[in-house]
Amino acid sequence: MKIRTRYAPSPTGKMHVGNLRSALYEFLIAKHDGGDFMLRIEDTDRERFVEGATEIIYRTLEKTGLCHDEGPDKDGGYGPYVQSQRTKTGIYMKYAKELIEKGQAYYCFCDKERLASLKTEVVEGKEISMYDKHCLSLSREEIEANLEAGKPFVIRQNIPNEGRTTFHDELYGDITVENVELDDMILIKSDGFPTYNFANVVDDHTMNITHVVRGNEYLSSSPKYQRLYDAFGWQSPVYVHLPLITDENHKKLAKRSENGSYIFEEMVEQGLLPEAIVNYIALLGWSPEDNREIFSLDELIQEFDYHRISRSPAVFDSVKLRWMNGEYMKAMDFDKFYEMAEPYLKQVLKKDLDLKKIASMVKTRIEVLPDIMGHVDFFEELPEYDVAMYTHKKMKTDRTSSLEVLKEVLPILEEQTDYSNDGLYQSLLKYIEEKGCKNGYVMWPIRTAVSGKQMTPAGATEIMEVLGREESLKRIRKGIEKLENDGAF
RNA sequence: GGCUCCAUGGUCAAGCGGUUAAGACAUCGCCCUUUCACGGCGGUAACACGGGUUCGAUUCCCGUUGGAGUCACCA
Repeated sequence: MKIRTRYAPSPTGKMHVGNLRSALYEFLIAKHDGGDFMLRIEDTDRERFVEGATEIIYRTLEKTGLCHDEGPDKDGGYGPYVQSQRTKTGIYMKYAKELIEKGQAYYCFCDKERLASLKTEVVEGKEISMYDKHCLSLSREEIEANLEAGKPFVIRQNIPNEGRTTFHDELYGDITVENVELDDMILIKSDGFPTYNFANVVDDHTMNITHVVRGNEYLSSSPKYQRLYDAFGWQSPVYVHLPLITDENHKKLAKRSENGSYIFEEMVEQGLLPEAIVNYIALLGWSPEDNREIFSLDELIQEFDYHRISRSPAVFDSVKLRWMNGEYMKAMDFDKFYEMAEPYLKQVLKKDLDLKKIASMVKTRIEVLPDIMGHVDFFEELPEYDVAMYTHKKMKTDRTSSLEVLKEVLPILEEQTDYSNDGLYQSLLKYIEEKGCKNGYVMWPIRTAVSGKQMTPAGATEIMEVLGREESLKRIRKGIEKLENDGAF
Protein backbone atom coordinates (compact mmCIF):
# COMPACT_ATOMS: atom_id res chain seq x y z
CA MET A 1 0.00 0.00 0.00
CA LYS A 2 1.16 3.48 -0.79
CA ILE A 3 2.34 5.43 2.23
CA ARG A 4 0.44 8.61 2.92
CA THR A 5 1.63 11.04 5.57
CA ARG A 6 0.40 14.42 6.49
CA TYR A 7 1.68 17.60 7.99
CA ALA A 8 -1.16 19.17 9.95
CA PRO A 9 -0.17 22.49 11.42
CA SER A 10 -2.38 25.04 13.11
CA PRO A 11 -2.16 28.49 11.63
CA THR A 12 -1.39 30.14 14.94
CA GLY A 13 1.75 32.05 14.09
CA LYS A 14 5.30 31.41 13.17
CA MET A 15 6.77 28.05 12.48
CA HIS A 16 9.55 26.83 14.67
CA VAL A 17 12.06 24.12 14.02
CA GLY A 18 10.12 21.56 16.02
CA ASN A 19 7.18 21.84 13.64
CA LEU A 20 9.53 21.89 10.72
CA ARG A 21 11.28 18.74 11.85
CA SER A 22 7.91 16.97 12.08
CA ALA A 23 7.05 18.13 8.59
CA LEU A 24 10.43 17.01 7.34
CA TYR A 25 10.16 13.51 8.78
CA GLU A 26 6.61 13.17 7.53
CA PHE A 27 7.81 14.20 4.11
CA LEU A 28 10.80 11.87 4.19
CA ILE A 29 8.88 8.85 5.41
CA ALA A 30 6.45 9.23 2.53
CA LYS A 31 9.00 10.10 -0.12
CA HIS A 32 11.48 7.43 0.82
CA ASP A 33 8.79 4.97 -0.05
CA GLY A 34 7.40 6.76 -3.06
CA GLY A 35 4.35 7.83 -1.07
CA ASP A 36 2.32 11.00 -0.79
CA PHE A 37 2.85 13.88 1.58
CA MET A 38 -0.22 15.91 2.37
CA LEU A 39 -0.81 19.30 3.94
CA ARG A 40 -3.86 19.81 6.09
CA ILE A 41 -4.65 23.00 7.92
CA GLU A 42 -6.03 22.50 11.41
CA ASP A 43 -7.80 25.73 12.16
CA THR A 44 -10.50 24.58 14.51
CA ASP A 45 -9.40 26.97 17.22
CA ARG A 46 -10.88 30.20 16.01
CA GLU A 47 -9.46 32.17 18.91
CA ARG A 48 -5.88 31.33 18.21
CA PHE A 49 -6.15 31.75 14.47
CA VAL A 50 -3.59 34.23 13.18
CA GLU A 51 -4.05 36.04 9.92
CA GLY A 52 -1.25 35.23 7.51
CA ALA A 53 -0.08 32.15 9.37
CA THR A 54 -1.17 29.87 6.57
CA GLU A 55 0.99 31.84 4.15
CA ILE A 56 3.97 31.32 6.44
CA ILE A 57 3.37 27.60 6.29
CA TYR A 58 3.26 27.59 2.51
CA ARG A 59 6.33 29.76 2.25
CA THR A 60 8.30 27.62 4.65
CA LEU A 61 7.45 24.39 2.92
CA GLU A 62 8.41 25.92 -0.37
CA LYS A 63 11.70 27.31 0.85
CA THR A 64 12.71 24.04 2.42
CA GLY A 65 11.63 22.02 -0.58
CA LEU A 66 9.06 19.99 1.32
CA CYS A 67 6.57 19.99 -1.51
CA HIS A 68 3.23 18.53 -0.64
CA ASP A 69 1.38 16.35 -3.08
CA GLU A 70 -1.99 17.36 -1.75
CA GLY A 71 -3.28 20.30 0.19
CA PRO A 72 -5.71 23.18 0.14
CA ASP A 73 -4.01 24.44 -3.00
CA LYS A 74 -3.61 21.01 -4.58
CA ASP A 75 -6.65 18.87 -4.62
CA GLY A 76 -5.96 15.19 -4.52
CA GLY A 77 -9.52 14.03 -4.12
CA TYR A 78 -9.58 13.99 -0.34
CA GLY A 79 -10.56 17.60 0.22
CA PRO A 80 -11.35 19.92 1.65
CA TYR A 81 -7.99 20.16 3.33
CA VAL A 82 -8.86 22.88 5.80
CA GLN A 83 -10.66 21.77 8.90
CA SER A 84 -12.90 24.78 9.19
CA GLN A 85 -14.19 23.95 5.73
CA ARG A 86 -14.56 20.31 6.61
CA THR A 87 -16.57 21.31 9.64
CA LYS A 88 -19.09 23.00 7.36
CA THR A 89 -19.67 19.73 5.58
CA GLY A 90 -20.90 18.32 8.86
CA ILE A 91 -18.49 15.43 8.76
CA TYR A 92 -17.31 15.68 12.35
CA MET A 93 -20.79 15.99 13.78
CA LYS A 94 -21.89 13.05 11.72
CA TYR A 95 -19.17 10.83 13.11
CA ALA A 96 -19.68 12.12 16.64
CA LYS A 97 -23.30 11.16 16.47
CA GLU A 98 -22.33 7.77 15.21
CA LEU A 99 -20.27 7.37 18.34
CA ILE A 100 -23.20 8.45 20.47
CA GLU A 101 -25.32 5.78 18.84
CA LYS A 102 -22.69 3.25 19.74
CA GLY A 103 -22.55 4.42 23.32
CA GLN A 104 -18.96 5.55 22.85
CA ALA A 105 -19.78 9.22 23.26
CA TYR A 106 -22.40 11.35 24.93
CA TYR A 107 -23.83 14.84 25.13
CA CYS A 108 -22.59 16.97 27.98
CA PHE A 109 -24.40 20.13 29.10
CA CYS A 110 -22.19 21.02 32.04
CA ASP A 111 -21.37 24.69 32.29
CA LYS A 112 -18.11 26.36 33.15
CA GLU A 113 -18.96 26.70 36.82
CA ARG A 114 -19.67 23.04 37.29
CA LEU A 115 -16.55 22.13 35.41
CA ALA A 116 -14.53 24.49 37.55
CA SER A 117 -15.82 22.83 40.67
CA LEU A 118 -14.32 19.60 39.41
CA LYS A 119 -10.83 20.99 39.57
CA THR A 120 -9.44 19.24 42.56
CA GLU A 121 -5.71 19.43 42.44
CA VAL A 122 -3.19 22.09 41.63
CA VAL A 123 0.19 20.86 40.50
CA GLU A 124 2.93 23.25 39.48
CA GLY A 125 0.45 26.04 39.07
CA LYS A 126 -1.76 23.97 36.82
CA GLU A 127 -5.26 22.93 37.71
CA ILE A 128 -5.95 19.32 37.11
CA SER A 129 -9.41 18.06 36.54
CA MET A 130 -11.10 14.99 35.29
CA TYR A 131 -14.65 14.97 34.09
CA ASP A 132 -16.95 12.96 36.34
CA LYS A 133 -19.24 11.58 33.65
CA HIS A 134 -22.08 13.58 35.16
CA CYS A 135 -24.00 13.88 31.89
CA LEU A 136 -23.55 10.27 30.92
CA SER A 137 -26.46 9.39 33.14
CA LEU A 138 -28.84 11.85 31.51
CA SER A 139 -31.96 10.20 30.22
CA ARG A 140 -32.95 10.36 26.60
CA GLU A 141 -35.78 12.70 27.50
CA GLU A 142 -33.54 15.06 29.40
CA ILE A 143 -31.13 15.22 26.51
CA GLU A 144 -33.91 15.89 24.03
CA ALA A 145 -35.29 18.61 26.24
CA ASN A 146 -31.93 20.28 26.64
CA LEU A 147 -31.27 20.12 22.95
CA GLU A 148 -34.65 21.54 22.14
CA ALA A 149 -34.17 24.34 24.64
CA GLY A 150 -31.04 25.24 22.76
CA LYS A 151 -28.81 24.59 25.72
CA PRO A 152 -25.15 24.66 24.73
CA PHE A 153 -23.51 21.29 24.67
CA VAL A 154 -20.34 19.45 23.92
CA ILE A 155 -19.92 15.84 22.91
CA ARG A 156 -17.57 13.77 25.00
CA GLN A 157 -15.86 10.49 24.42
CA ASN A 158 -17.08 7.81 26.77
CA ILE A 159 -14.20 5.91 28.27
CA PRO A 160 -14.99 3.14 30.75
CA ASN A 161 -13.48 3.18 34.18
CA GLU A 162 -12.29 -0.36 33.98
CA GLY A 163 -9.83 -2.10 31.78
CA ARG A 164 -6.88 -0.78 29.90
CA THR A 165 -6.03 0.43 26.44
CA THR A 166 -2.99 -0.43 24.37
CA PHE A 167 -1.70 1.11 21.23
CA HIS A 168 1.36 0.40 19.18
CA ASP A 169 4.05 2.83 18.15
CA GLU A 170 6.71 1.88 15.62
CA LEU A 171 9.45 3.37 17.73
CA TYR A 172 8.21 2.99 21.28
CA GLY A 173 6.48 -0.34 20.95
CA ASP A 174 3.28 -1.18 22.80
CA ILE A 175 2.09 1.37 25.31
CA THR A 176 -0.65 0.43 27.74
CA VAL A 177 -2.56 2.63 30.15
CA GLU A 178 -5.36 2.07 32.64
CA ASN A 179 -8.65 3.44 31.33
CA VAL A 180 -9.31 5.24 34.61
CA GLU A 181 -6.41 7.48 33.75
CA LEU A 182 -8.17 8.60 30.62
CA ASP A 183 -10.43 11.63 30.75
CA ASP A 184 -13.65 11.76 28.77
CA MET A 185 -12.26 14.23 26.31
CA ILE A 186 -14.37 16.61 24.32
CA LEU A 187 -14.92 15.65 20.71
CA ILE A 188 -17.17 18.47 19.60
CA LYS A 189 -16.89 21.87 21.23
CA SER A 190 -19.86 24.03 22.14
CA ASP A 191 -19.17 26.20 19.10
CA GLY A 192 -19.77 23.17 16.92
CA PHE A 193 -16.15 22.81 15.93
CA PRO A 194 -14.37 19.55 16.60
CA THR A 195 -11.42 19.46 18.92
CA TYR A 196 -8.04 18.79 17.46
CA ASN A 197 -8.10 15.29 18.90
CA PHE A 198 -11.29 14.29 17.22
CA ALA A 199 -10.79 16.06 13.92
CA ASN A 200 -7.44 14.43 13.68
CA VAL A 201 -8.75 10.92 13.94
CA VAL A 202 -11.65 11.51 11.59
CA ASP A 203 -9.47 13.25 9.03
CA ASP A 204 -6.58 10.85 9.15
CA HIS A 205 -8.96 8.01 8.54
CA THR A 206 -11.12 9.60 5.89
CA MET A 207 -8.09 10.98 4.11
CA ASN A 208 -6.46 7.60 4.08
CA ILE A 209 -3.39 8.52 6.09
CA THR A 210 -1.31 5.42 6.63
CA HIS A 211 1.42 6.79 8.90
CA VAL A 212 0.68 9.28 11.63
CA VAL A 213 3.93 11.01 12.44
CA ARG A 214 3.94 13.55 15.24
CA GLY A 215 5.85 14.80 18.24
CA ASN A 216 5.99 12.63 21.26
CA GLU A 217 4.05 15.07 23.37
CA TYR A 218 1.08 13.19 21.91
CA LEU A 219 2.22 9.90 23.28
CA SER A 220 0.14 10.22 26.42
CA SER A 221 -3.06 11.07 24.57
CA SER A 222 -2.67 8.41 21.95
CA PRO A 223 -4.59 5.76 23.89
CA LYS A 224 -7.66 7.96 23.58
CA TYR A 225 -7.18 8.14 19.82
CA GLN A 226 -6.78 4.40 19.75
CA ARG A 227 -10.12 4.00 21.49
CA LEU A 228 -11.70 6.21 18.86
CA TYR A 229 -10.37 4.08 16.04
CA ASP A 230 -11.56 0.98 17.82
CA ALA A 231 -14.97 2.48 18.52
CA PHE A 232 -15.42 3.25 14.85
CA GLY A 233 -14.07 -0.11 13.89
CA TRP A 234 -11.35 1.56 11.85
CA GLN A 235 -7.90 0.24 11.39
CA SER A 236 -5.50 2.49 13.23
CA PRO A 237 -2.63 4.02 11.30
CA VAL A 238 1.03 3.26 11.85
CA TYR A 239 2.14 5.58 14.61
CA VAL A 240 5.56 7.13 14.62
CA HIS A 241 6.10 9.42 17.58
CA LEU A 242 9.10 11.64 17.22
CA PRO A 243 11.53 12.42 20.03
CA LEU A 244 11.30 15.94 21.34
CA ILE A 245 13.69 18.68 20.35
CA THR A 246 14.74 20.63 23.42
CA ASP A 247 16.60 23.81 24.17
CA GLU A 248 19.95 23.90 25.94
CA ASN A 249 18.13 23.47 29.25
CA HIS A 250 16.55 20.27 28.03
CA LYS A 251 13.13 21.85 27.95
CA LYS A 252 10.63 21.59 25.15
CA LEU A 253 11.46 24.17 22.52
CA ALA A 254 10.01 27.59 23.07
CA LYS A 255 10.05 30.21 20.35
CA ARG A 256 13.48 31.47 21.21
CA SER A 257 16.30 31.39 23.71
CA GLU A 258 19.48 33.28 24.55
CA ASN A 259 21.10 31.41 21.71
CA GLY A 260 18.81 32.89 19.15
CA SER A 261 15.56 32.16 17.50
CA TYR A 262 14.04 28.80 16.78
CA ILE A 263 11.65 30.30 14.30
CA PHE A 264 12.47 29.26 10.79
CA GLU A 265 11.95 32.59 9.09
CA GLU A 266 13.96 34.45 11.69
CA MET A 267 16.76 31.95 11.39
CA VAL A 268 16.87 32.55 7.68
CA GLU A 269 16.94 36.28 8.30
CA GLN A 270 19.91 35.70 10.55
CA GLY A 271 21.71 34.21 7.61
CA LEU A 272 21.08 30.51 7.93
CA LEU A 273 20.37 28.66 4.72
CA PRO A 274 17.16 26.64 4.50
CA GLU A 275 19.16 23.67 3.18
CA ALA A 276 21.47 23.79 6.17
CA ILE A 277 18.59 24.04 8.61
CA VAL A 278 16.86 21.09 7.00
CA ASN A 279 20.08 19.10 6.98
CA TYR A 280 20.74 19.87 10.61
CA ILE A 281 17.31 19.05 11.96
CA ALA A 282 17.20 15.85 9.93
CA LEU A 283 20.05 14.70 12.10
CA LEU A 284 18.34 15.65 15.34
CA GLY A 285 16.77 12.38 16.24
CA TRP A 286 17.82 10.39 13.23
CA SER A 287 21.10 9.11 11.91
CA PRO A 288 22.05 7.33 8.72
CA GLU A 289 23.79 3.98 8.59
CA ASP A 290 27.11 5.53 7.76
CA ASN A 291 28.80 8.55 9.24
CA ARG A 292 27.74 11.06 6.68
CA GLU A 293 26.42 14.39 7.87
CA ILE A 294 25.96 16.57 4.84
CA PHE A 295 22.81 15.65 2.99
CA SER A 296 20.75 17.34 0.34
CA LEU A 297 17.03 16.82 0.58
CA ASP A 298 17.15 14.27 -2.22
CA GLU A 299 19.88 12.38 -0.45
CA LEU A 300 17.84 12.39 2.72
CA ILE A 301 14.89 10.92 0.85
CA GLN A 302 17.20 8.22 -0.40
CA GLU A 303 18.68 7.39 3.00
CA PHE A 304 15.84 8.01 5.38
CA ASP A 305 14.75 4.89 7.16
CA TYR A 306 12.37 5.84 9.92
CA HIS A 307 13.28 2.80 11.95
CA ARG A 308 16.52 4.55 12.72
CA ILE A 309 14.79 7.43 14.46
CA SER A 310 15.91 7.78 18.04
CA ARG A 311 13.63 7.67 21.07
CA SER A 312 15.45 10.08 23.32
CA PRO A 313 15.13 13.82 23.17
CA ALA A 314 17.76 15.91 21.41
CA VAL A 315 19.17 19.28 22.37
CA PHE A 316 19.14 21.81 19.58
CA ASP A 317 22.74 22.94 19.19
CA SER A 318 22.92 26.19 17.31
CA VAL A 319 26.72 26.08 17.32
CA LYS A 320 26.71 22.96 15.24
CA LEU A 321 24.01 24.37 12.99
CA ARG A 322 26.23 27.35 12.30
CA TRP A 323 29.13 25.06 11.54
CA MET A 324 26.98 23.16 9.10
CA ASN A 325 25.82 26.38 7.54
CA GLY A 326 29.47 27.28 7.04
CA GLU A 327 30.00 24.01 5.22
CA TYR A 328 27.18 24.93 2.87
CA MET A 329 28.74 28.34 2.29
CA LYS A 330 32.06 26.83 1.37
CA ALA A 331 30.51 24.33 -0.98
CA MET A 332 28.32 26.91 -2.65
CA ASP A 333 28.82 27.96 -6.23
CA PHE A 334 30.57 31.33 -6.24
CA ASP A 335 28.04 33.22 -8.30
CA LYS A 336 25.26 32.11 -6.05
CA PHE A 337 27.30 33.00 -3.02
CA TYR A 338 28.04 36.42 -4.41
CA GLU A 339 24.42 37.09 -5.09
CA MET A 340 23.60 36.37 -1.47
CA ALA A 341 26.63 38.16 -0.07
CA GLU A 342 26.26 41.36 -2.06
CA PRO A 343 23.63 43.01 0.12
CA TYR A 344 25.76 42.47 3.19
CA LEU A 345 28.86 43.75 1.46
CA LYS A 346 27.06 46.84 0.25
CA GLN A 347 25.81 47.54 3.70
CA VAL A 348 29.31 48.33 4.91
CA LEU A 349 31.18 49.10 1.70
CA LYS A 350 30.15 52.29 -0.05
CA LYS A 351 33.38 53.01 -1.90
CA ASP A 352 34.13 51.68 -5.33
CA LEU A 353 35.84 48.44 -4.39
CA ASP A 354 36.11 45.08 -6.06
CA LEU A 355 33.28 43.39 -4.22
CA LYS A 356 33.71 40.09 -6.00
CA LYS A 357 37.28 39.83 -4.89
CA ILE A 358 36.28 40.67 -1.37
CA ALA A 359 33.47 38.14 -1.48
CA SER A 360 35.82 35.40 -2.53
CA MET A 361 38.14 36.26 0.35
CA VAL A 362 35.40 35.86 2.83
CA LYS A 363 33.59 32.84 1.44
CA THR A 364 35.45 30.16 3.35
CA ARG A 365 35.69 32.13 6.52
CA ILE A 366 32.15 32.72 7.54
CA GLU A 367 29.44 30.59 9.04
CA VAL A 368 26.50 32.85 8.31
CA LEU A 369 26.16 35.71 5.84
CA PRO A 370 26.00 38.54 8.36
CA ASP A 371 29.47 37.51 9.55
CA ILE A 372 30.71 39.15 6.37
CA MET A 373 30.29 42.67 7.60
CA GLY A 374 32.61 42.34 10.53
CA HIS A 375 35.24 40.83 8.26
CA VAL A 376 35.31 43.48 5.57
CA ASP A 377 34.33 46.77 7.14
CA PHE A 378 37.95 47.89 7.34
CA PHE A 379 38.10 48.18 3.55
CA GLU A 380 35.74 51.09 3.78
CA GLU A 381 37.54 52.91 6.50
CA LEU A 382 40.63 52.26 8.55
CA PRO A 383 39.45 51.65 12.09
CA GLU A 384 41.10 53.17 15.11
CA TYR A 385 43.48 50.58 16.36
CA ASP A 386 45.92 50.04 19.18
CA VAL A 387 49.61 50.07 18.28
CA ALA A 388 50.00 47.09 20.55
CA MET A 389 48.73 45.09 17.57
CA TYR A 390 52.09 45.54 15.90
CA THR A 391 53.62 43.29 18.49
CA HIS A 392 53.42 39.62 17.59
CA LYS A 393 55.76 37.23 19.28
CA LYS A 394 55.54 34.50 16.70
CA MET A 395 56.36 36.92 13.92
CA LYS A 396 59.03 38.40 16.14
CA THR A 397 57.68 41.86 15.60
CA ASP A 398 57.23 44.73 18.01
CA ARG A 399 56.59 48.44 17.70
CA THR A 400 60.21 49.30 17.02
CA SER A 401 60.69 46.67 14.36
CA SER A 402 57.38 47.52 12.77
CA LEU A 403 58.19 51.19 12.57
CA GLU A 404 61.49 50.37 10.95
CA VAL A 405 59.94 48.02 8.42
CA LEU A 406 57.15 50.39 7.51
CA LYS A 407 59.54 53.23 7.00
CA GLU A 408 61.77 51.13 4.79
CA VAL A 409 58.91 49.69 2.84
CA LEU A 410 57.11 52.98 2.23
CA PRO A 411 59.45 54.21 -0.54
CA ILE A 412 59.27 50.86 -2.26
CA LEU A 413 55.51 51.01 -2.26
CA GLU A 414 55.57 54.61 -3.39
CA GLU A 415 57.60 53.66 -6.41
CA GLN A 416 55.45 50.66 -7.12
CA THR A 417 52.88 51.19 -9.83
CA ASP A 418 51.72 47.62 -10.20
CA TYR A 419 49.35 47.16 -7.33
CA SER A 420 48.32 43.65 -8.15
CA ASN A 421 48.70 41.04 -5.49
CA ASP A 422 51.50 39.32 -7.38
CA GLY A 423 53.34 42.50 -8.19
CA LEU A 424 53.26 43.70 -4.64
CA TYR A 425 54.23 40.33 -3.31
CA GLN A 426 57.26 40.13 -5.59
CA SER A 427 58.52 43.55 -4.57
CA LEU A 428 58.11 42.84 -0.92
CA LEU A 429 59.73 39.45 -1.27
CA LYS A 430 62.71 41.15 -2.78
CA TYR A 431 62.94 43.49 0.18
CA ILE A 432 62.58 40.57 2.56
CA GLU A 433 65.40 38.73 0.87
CA GLU A 434 67.68 41.72 1.01
CA LYS A 435 66.87 42.26 4.63
CA GLY A 436 67.29 38.57 5.37
CA CYS A 437 64.26 38.18 7.59
CA LYS A 438 61.16 36.08 7.68
CA ASN A 439 58.08 36.90 5.65
CA GLY A 440 55.93 37.54 8.65
CA TYR A 441 58.38 40.02 10.07
CA VAL A 442 57.49 42.34 7.22
CA MET A 443 54.01 41.23 6.28
CA TRP A 444 52.60 41.46 9.77
CA PRO A 445 53.20 45.20 10.26
CA ILE A 446 52.04 45.99 6.73
CA ARG A 447 48.89 44.04 7.16
CA THR A 448 48.26 45.70 10.47
CA ALA A 449 48.82 49.20 9.09
CA VAL A 450 46.68 48.61 6.07
CA SER A 451 43.76 46.96 7.89
CA GLY A 452 43.92 48.09 11.49
CA LYS A 453 42.58 44.71 12.40
CA GLN A 454 43.69 41.76 14.41
CA MET A 455 42.38 39.43 11.79
CA THR A 456 41.55 39.95 8.17
CA PRO A 457 40.17 37.76 5.45
CA ALA A 458 43.37 38.00 3.45
CA GLY A 459 47.06 38.77 3.53
CA ALA A 460 48.75 42.15 3.33
CA THR A 461 49.23 42.28 -0.43
CA GLU A 462 45.78 41.05 -1.26
CA ILE A 463 44.35 43.77 0.90
CA MET A 464 46.47 46.41 -0.78
CA GLU A 465 45.40 45.17 -4.16
CA VAL A 466 41.80 45.83 -3.21
CA LEU A 467 42.50 49.14 -1.51
CA GLY A 468 44.61 50.48 -4.37
CA ARG A 469 47.77 52.50 -4.31
CA GLU A 470 46.60 55.76 -2.80
CA GLU A 471 44.64 54.31 0.06
CA SER A 472 47.32 51.76 0.86
CA LEU A 473 50.02 54.38 1.07
CA LYS A 474 47.84 56.61 3.14
CA ARG A 475 47.26 53.84 5.65
CA ILE A 476 50.91 52.94 5.87
CA ARG A 477 51.86 56.57 6.50
CA LYS A 478 49.19 56.64 9.15
CA GLY A 479 50.74 53.55 10.71
CA ILE A 480 54.16 55.17 10.79
CA GLU A 481 52.69 58.25 12.35
CA LYS A 482 50.90 56.24 15.00
CA LEU A 483 54.03 54.33 15.88
CA GLU A 484 56.11 57.47 16.06
CA ASN A 485 53.66 59.21 18.31
CA ASP A 486 53.33 56.23 20.54
CA GLY A 487 54.09 57.00 24.14
CA ALA A 488 56.33 53.99 24.43
CA PHE A 489 59.09 55.85 22.65
C1' G B 1 1.28 14.74 42.32
C1' G B 2 -0.90 10.60 38.72
C1' C B 3 0.31 8.55 34.15
C1' U B 4 3.83 7.93 30.09
C1' C B 5 8.50 8.21 27.91
C1' C B 6 13.80 8.69 28.05
C1' A B 7 19.06 7.66 30.05
C1' U B 8 26.65 6.37 25.84
C1' G B 9 31.64 12.40 26.44
C1' G B 10 29.52 19.58 27.22
C1' U B 11 26.12 18.63 22.53
C1' C B 12 24.44 15.37 18.27
C1' A B 13 25.27 10.32 17.88
C1' A B 14 27.06 4.79 16.24
C1' G B 15 26.58 0.44 18.92
C1' C B 16 21.68 -3.86 18.89
C1' G B 17 25.88 -10.13 24.50
C1' G B 18 32.36 -10.71 23.51
C1' U B 19 34.68 -3.73 20.30
C1' U B 20 41.33 -0.81 22.08
C1' A B 21 33.15 1.96 23.00
C1' A B 22 33.00 4.80 16.16
C1' G B 23 32.23 9.59 13.96
C1' A B 24 30.68 14.94 14.07
C1' C B 25 30.27 19.86 16.73
C1' A B 26 32.65 22.28 20.68
C1' U B 27 37.36 22.39 23.35
C1' C B 28 42.88 21.90 23.68
C1' G B 29 47.72 21.18 21.22
C1' C B 30 50.81 20.80 16.85
C1' C B 31 51.65 21.55 11.52
C1' C B 32 50.65 24.56 7.22
C1' U B 33 50.18 29.79 6.28
C1' U B 34 51.74 36.93 4.13
C1' U B 35 47.83 37.28 10.26
C1' C B 36 43.09 35.01 11.38
C1' A B 37 40.31 31.49 9.07
C1' C B 38 40.35 27.20 5.88
C1' G B 39 42.97 22.61 5.66
C1' G B 40 45.95 18.50 7.88
C1' C B 41 47.45 15.74 12.26
C1' G B 42 46.80 14.59 17.28
C1' G B 43 44.92 15.07 22.56
C1' U B 44 41.22 15.60 26.73
C1' A B 45 36.33 13.72 27.40
C1' A B 46 31.04 8.88 27.93
C1' C B 47 28.18 3.66 28.82
C1' A B 48 23.87 7.43 35.87
C1' C B 49 23.61 3.80 40.14
C1' G B 50 22.22 -1.03 42.34
C1' G B 51 20.54 -5.83 41.67
C1' G B 52 19.70 -9.92 38.62
C1' U B 53 20.01 -13.29 33.72
C1' U B 54 24.50 -15.13 31.32
C1' C B 55 30.72 -18.26 30.67
C1' G B 56 30.42 -12.96 29.53
C1' A B 57 26.84 -7.20 29.90
C1' U B 58 26.98 -0.43 27.39
C1' U B 59 23.75 -3.98 25.03
C1' C B 60 18.38 -8.26 28.07
C1' C B 61 15.09 -7.92 32.86
C1' C B 62 13.86 -5.44 37.62
C1' G B 63 14.55 -1.49 40.94
C1' U B 64 16.73 3.37 42.34
C1' U B 65 18.10 8.06 40.82
C1' G B 66 17.87 11.79 37.33
C1' G B 67 15.54 14.26 33.18
C1' A B 68 11.45 15.20 30.04
C1' G B 69 6.37 15.07 28.31
C1' U B 70 1.35 15.17 29.54
C1' C B 71 -2.96 15.80 32.59
C1' A B 72 -7.91 22.34 28.48
C1' C B 73 -14.41 23.62 24.95
C1' C B 74 -5.01 24.48 22.71
C1' A B 75 -3.16 22.06 19.07
